Amino acid sequence: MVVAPAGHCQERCSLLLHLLSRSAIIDAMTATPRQRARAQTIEDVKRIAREQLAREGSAALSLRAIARELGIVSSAVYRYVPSRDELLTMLIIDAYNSLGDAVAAAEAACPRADLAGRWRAIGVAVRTWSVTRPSEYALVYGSPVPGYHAPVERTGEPGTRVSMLVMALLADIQRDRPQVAVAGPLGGDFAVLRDFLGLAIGDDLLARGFLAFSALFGVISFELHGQYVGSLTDYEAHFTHQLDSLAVLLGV
Amino acid sequence: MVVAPAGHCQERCSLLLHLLSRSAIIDAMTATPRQRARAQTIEDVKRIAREQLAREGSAALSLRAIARELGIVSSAVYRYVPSRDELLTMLIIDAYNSLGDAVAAAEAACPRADLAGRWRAIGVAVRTWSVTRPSEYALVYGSPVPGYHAPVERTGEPGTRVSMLVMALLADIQRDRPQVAVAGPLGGDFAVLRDFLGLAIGDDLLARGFLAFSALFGVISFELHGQYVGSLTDYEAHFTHQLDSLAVLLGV
DNA sequence: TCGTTTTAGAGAGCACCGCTCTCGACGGCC
DNA sequence: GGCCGTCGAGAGCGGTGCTCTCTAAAACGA
Repeated sequence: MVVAPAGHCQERCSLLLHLLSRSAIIDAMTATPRQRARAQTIEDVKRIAREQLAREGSAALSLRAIARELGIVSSAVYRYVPSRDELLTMLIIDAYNSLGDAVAAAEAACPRADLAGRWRAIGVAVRTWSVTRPSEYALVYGSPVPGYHAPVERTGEPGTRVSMLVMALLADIQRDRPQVAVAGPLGGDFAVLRDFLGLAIGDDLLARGFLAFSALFGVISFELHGQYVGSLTDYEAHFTHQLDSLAVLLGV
Repeated sequence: MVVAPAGHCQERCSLLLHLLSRSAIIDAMTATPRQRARAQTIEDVKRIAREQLAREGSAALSLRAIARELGIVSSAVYRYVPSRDELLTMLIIDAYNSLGDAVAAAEAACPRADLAGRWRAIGVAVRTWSVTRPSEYALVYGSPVPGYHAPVERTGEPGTRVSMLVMALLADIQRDRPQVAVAGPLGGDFAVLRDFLGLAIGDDLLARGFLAFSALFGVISFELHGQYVGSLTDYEAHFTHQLDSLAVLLGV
């Protein structure tokens, strides 16, 4: 749950931006044909990379194979992508934004007053996105691909969009119930975090929020990484049940 | 939480076996000097592989680099390890067993009647093992290394040792409180699981156990993969707090 | 319209990787 | 002491990421 250096307004702006496709933005802003073709080729590289990722996993992602599939010699692909690691970083950022878009849209469709519905919408949207794109989920929530961790200064903001939605939900939950302060070693972290977010969330609820958030992705990770194989068969039912348990934990 | 095809007795036997080092077993059983040297070299290969894993991550694990470090030519290492994937599988099995040993030892040190203490011991042992061996944690609980998933028929049993300890704990918890049945889509999976384990654990408690287990690893994964960077600083305090929250969820 | 500049792509090449094959040599075993 | 199994060396195959240089074409400015 990385905290974004952005407030609500910026959050909404970036959401609107991401609803448009990236190439459409470039088309509108700069019209030179070369730049359009270049942006299109970069999109092609990323699309083929995502297909390779889904087929064979992150370690098998090969710029030479992408070049072959593009009908280009291997060195030419470096005109569009600086390096393999940089391509992975781009894919990670795209994946974070794709997840953020999906979750934000699902959550926005709920009435603001329906706190339980918003939590459930967030959870279901995260899982739906994850099971339909397991390779991209592994990219962002699995172990860092080669031993390199994506540069946090670039993946940070897109990586916080889901957690920001949860934080806003926590603030709305807090309004409906009395403040309960927990005295403990977490007080310091949580006070800083509360000031930073500008949201009124008590320590107890904040801790519950972190647990619910972590458990949400823990259940999905176990499902996708095969940790439930042999003991569960109906993953969706299990997930829904646990999501409701976490709603109880959050008090909605 | 994969279920092992083994009962309690086998569980205990394999535990005892793993308490001895692998090479010690081979020394005792077959004394021919060649086999001893061979076993020692295999151990060396795995040790260097673990060091490389910790230094540069799983993708950078290279048999040629291992050979260089061992002072032999690259092809010679194939006398001891069939392939890179096979080496990874061996490391995964070792990691599962190492974690299983650590957690079992910590849990066994608690009085049987101290249910909360046993849960806490399991959780703390898992986290302690994980933060001291982040690369091995990523190997088994991160995304599958290259796109290849470890063969479940070989990693299955060692991978269940922690979950079996949790299951035994759940059964002990169940004895202290009334059976509460949940009617739901999980009933089928849980009934099969209960029959298989031979443990009396109600559906409700079983579901809570799965959630606590998943959340435990979810929190650790987020900590190790940098998902808390920017919002938490005292990871250990946070983990301990959430572990206690999960104890409440389990009713201990 | 024409010359200049920018840019995409080709090709060769370097160092590394996993893995396979053959061959010589050394050490344990009868 | 001779035999045979094993171990290590070496060459080699196809693959990878990445860099360099060069050519040709496209876009741009006068």
